[in-house]
Amino acid sequence: MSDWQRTHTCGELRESHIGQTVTLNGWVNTYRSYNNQVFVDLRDRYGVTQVVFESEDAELQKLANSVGREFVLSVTGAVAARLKGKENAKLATGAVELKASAAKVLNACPTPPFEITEFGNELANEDIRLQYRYLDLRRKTLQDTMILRHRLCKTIRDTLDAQGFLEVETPLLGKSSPEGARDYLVPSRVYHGEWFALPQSPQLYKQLLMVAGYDKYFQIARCLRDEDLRADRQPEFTQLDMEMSFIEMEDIFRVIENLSKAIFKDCLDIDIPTPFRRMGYDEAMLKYGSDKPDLRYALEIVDVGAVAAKSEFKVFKDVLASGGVIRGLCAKGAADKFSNSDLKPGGKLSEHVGRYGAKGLAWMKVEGDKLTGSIEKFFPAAVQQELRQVMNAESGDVLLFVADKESVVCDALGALRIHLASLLKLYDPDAKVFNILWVVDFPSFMYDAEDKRWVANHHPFTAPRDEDIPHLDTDPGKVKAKAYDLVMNGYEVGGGSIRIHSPVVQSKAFQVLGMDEETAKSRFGFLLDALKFGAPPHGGIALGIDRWVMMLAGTTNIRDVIAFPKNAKSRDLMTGAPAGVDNRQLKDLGLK
RNA sequence: GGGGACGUAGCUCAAUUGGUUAGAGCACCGGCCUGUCACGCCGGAGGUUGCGGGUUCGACCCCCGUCGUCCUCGCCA
Repeated sequence: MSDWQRTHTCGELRESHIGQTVTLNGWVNTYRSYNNQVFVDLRDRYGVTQVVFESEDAELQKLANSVGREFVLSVTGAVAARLKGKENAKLATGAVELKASAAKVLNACPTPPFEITEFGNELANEDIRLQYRYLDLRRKTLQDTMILRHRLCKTIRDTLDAQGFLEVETPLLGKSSPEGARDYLVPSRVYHGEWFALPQSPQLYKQLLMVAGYDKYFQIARCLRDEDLRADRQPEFTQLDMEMSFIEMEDIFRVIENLSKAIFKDCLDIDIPTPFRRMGYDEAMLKYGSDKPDLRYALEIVDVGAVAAKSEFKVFKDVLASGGVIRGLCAKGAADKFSNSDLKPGGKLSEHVGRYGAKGLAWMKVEGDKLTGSIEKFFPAAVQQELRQVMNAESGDVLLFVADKESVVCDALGALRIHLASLLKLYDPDAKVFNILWVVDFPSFMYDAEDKRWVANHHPFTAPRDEDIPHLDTDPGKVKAKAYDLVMNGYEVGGGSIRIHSPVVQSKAFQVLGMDEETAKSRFGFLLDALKFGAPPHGGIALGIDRWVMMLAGTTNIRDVIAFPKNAKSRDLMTGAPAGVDNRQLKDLGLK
């Protein structure tokens, strides 16, 4: 061992080490200097230890005075108890300090472009932190998140291994399929004009593994989708991809609930209750305007169509006459929180619903036993009474309504519900509260009015509920799928389905989607062939690892849980990718 | 592709709403300090106000364009 190499980490020393001579390696976290006395807080990923330079050795003191923040040091010395009353309770190592007797600058560091400490939560702008990601990753919060992510993946591997699951890798270079998200494409050098596609998920491969008899499969797999980003979406992200044979939905639920229990226990030492609540898609859309409802707070949407029909309000009556719906939210005690100008057209609440295609936000306030507001006059007293009753409204509440076609009402009120919950502080975003549920009974197909065709809601291999199979021929809109989403605090953190393993049902599904035999064959021929060769009943699920870490770490930014993320415009600000390439490379690929 | 917010010192933010020398905290540099720990005190340096144009006697501020960052709608089977 070289004389500068560490014997302990910076998070390790305790009173039991007092008297030992040790060597620490680490970065200068902070630095406090006097004439002949220098305190350095030395940091590594295990913690921080205070080093004291107060030696008779002039060379050593000179070295100590010459270092700056983020210098990399090796320090050797005796572990000593701190002076009485000078212990630092904020440090795990705070009972002791290292009295330096020798030190070596392993590397110097220029003044960093931003401060790496987190005091006051005054972080530098994200773009500069992404540009110097390796510096930002030195922050304790990010290091803790990466450790959490590691723990999550380890728990997954251990738990699934113990249950007999096999981790199998599937190709990154595959075939493009026109369904779903936009593919990232990779040109073939050998076959000019032909392209690989990077996987949006290992979906097809995992089904092939079932055909091959690997009846309990999982993979922590990178997935790539060339779509626009969001705070919780990256072009490359990680899924726990799973598939099982000879199972039904209940088996998937049980495996995932037990896995979730293990994850919360190992990562946060929290016992979460199982089984998870289940909610039908229809109920989720009706009450929460979303297929991923945040149930940390109630604030349910109420359908008031029957009451509104008794009013004289032309806007409402017209919407009902044209087959639309009228639904509303009752914002408890919000009357004095929203001024009339907040509520009027162009105000901050109505603007919020406008984004989702709602033409307006109708409102009334409850004052004592009366309703007030510009549309109050269209509601006879008895109807007002009824409205208050169905919306469970009391004095001081604000009633908010959107009238439109159902999809617009769901989107608008679903978004307004989330917005109100945040404004009215209906939940504590920082509390370690986890509301988890299964959303089930998704429609198999959604009608695309523009293209005048049915499209698969999940994917074309999702099995219909057994009792709905007859509807495939007659009324595809009625068919519910054996599909399920796992929802946590309003985020979709998983989703999957039981797959079709019957060629007859599969070809009916393709028929509904308007895909003829030939098209289906050219797109998924290898899978359809495989399914013929003795495919077992099978199904699976994928959990969004990044979003799980977000939830566990308490962040809403996916970039906080990925070591080297892209920015919101899909650029890597550190490497500069994507970037141009040499003409030579293009020539090899037949692109020039 | 659309909408919104933002862009001022290395970093985080001010600048009395168009007024003359653009400030503060942190960081940095120098000095003082023998128990600090987000050390403290004194001093210093640091600016083409993202970039380009326009309006004006005068622009960080208003207008147009452009670039960048974040959020969002579309998109994400």
